[in-house]
Amino acid sequence: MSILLRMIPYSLPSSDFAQEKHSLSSWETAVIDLFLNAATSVGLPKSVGQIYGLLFCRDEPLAMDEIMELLSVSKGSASQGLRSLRQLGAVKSQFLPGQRKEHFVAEIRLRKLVSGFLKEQTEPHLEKGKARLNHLQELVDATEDRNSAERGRKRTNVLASWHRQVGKLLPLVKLIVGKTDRSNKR
Amino acid sequence: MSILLRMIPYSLPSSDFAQEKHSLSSWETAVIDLFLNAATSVGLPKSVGQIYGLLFCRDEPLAMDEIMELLSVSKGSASQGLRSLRQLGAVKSQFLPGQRKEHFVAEIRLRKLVSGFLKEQTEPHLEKGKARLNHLQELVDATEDRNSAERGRKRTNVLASWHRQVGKLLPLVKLIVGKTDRSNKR
DNA sequence: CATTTTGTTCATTTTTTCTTGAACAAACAT
DNA sequence: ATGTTTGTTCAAGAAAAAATGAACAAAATG
Repeated sequence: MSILLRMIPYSLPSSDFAQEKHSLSSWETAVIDLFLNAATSVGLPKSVGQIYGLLFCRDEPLAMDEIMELLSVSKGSASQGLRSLRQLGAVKSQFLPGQRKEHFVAEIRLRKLVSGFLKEQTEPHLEKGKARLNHLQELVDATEDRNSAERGRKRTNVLASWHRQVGKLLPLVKLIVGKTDRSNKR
Repeated sequence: MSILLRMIPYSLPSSDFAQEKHSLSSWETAVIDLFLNAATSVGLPKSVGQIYGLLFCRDEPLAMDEIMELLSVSKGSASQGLRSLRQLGAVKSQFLPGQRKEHFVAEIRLRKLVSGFLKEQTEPHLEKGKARLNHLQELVDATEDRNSAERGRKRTNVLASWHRQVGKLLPLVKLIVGKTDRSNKR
């Protein structure tokens, strides 16, 4: 078996000879650009959007060097971008038999994408928010001026209420997107 | 009446003599910093967060020059920041009798803040998304390669489905935040 | 174990975004 | 009208964020 595998050169992939592995079709370019915009609009670097967009277009898993070439991005961007995407749960790496390189595919279930994004990007903020509220409480309790302290108490209460409401909202968002997501069975 | 008003110097406000109009208490600084962080985390400039934070702390409407001084930000930042906040529905200007300058107060109903943010920051993206989907459809229809075209069709469908789902989600978010927002009667 | 392949890290450069302040405009007052 | 107050705009500078690529590490190969 190892002999057999060794006989297949890496540069001549067996079955997908007609596959456009080294160029993007025009609709793919458009999709990549769409994700580029979507990414920056939610505060992610554009390379992250591009990489996801490319993988979203393709059926076959891609290796990092293919991504670099197709998108003309640097090694560093590709590596870091893929790391971010993995953390968000937006790409998975898939092992191809006989291939050394790691290959990547896009997660296309909206529910997974949304919940990954929320978990990575907003839950940490909520956590820090809780800490900040406590700190705030202390500062208010330590204020001399009675009027200011009273005002501070009111505002702290408002913030605490907001915090609770947003905390309740996030699980609901996941739930709702999940409910209507037809593709959430593997 | 004009005589009466002219007799009250601007620099000596009548009732609020003990008010710390020209300095921030420590809890206020903390709140401002909290909003600074919140703002940047949703992609708004930090000055916008600071300005909102300051107004959030105060009961009395503030004029632009007071904001500039308390936060040590430039005229330009103050002006543009207030414009953004107005567009988001996060501050309202309030006219004070006998005062020339425009004064500002913060909107503190979460429902209003969220819906303003969604309307200004995400609805436009959804709109553009619709246009992009149409463009994409054309590109796919124009692709020669049958395999690529077929793949393009599948992906376009996925994107269309996502678009629908997010479209349904946004109104629900507003609704949910509204439902539980105790402060949404004026 | 020397070599090649693959992937990560991080200092530097590039790009993008934000802030500043001076020039301008509009409204008001005298 | 003339000067003053108030607010906006925008070119230039400052700051922040992202991309690059060379140096490094880790793993597999022969």
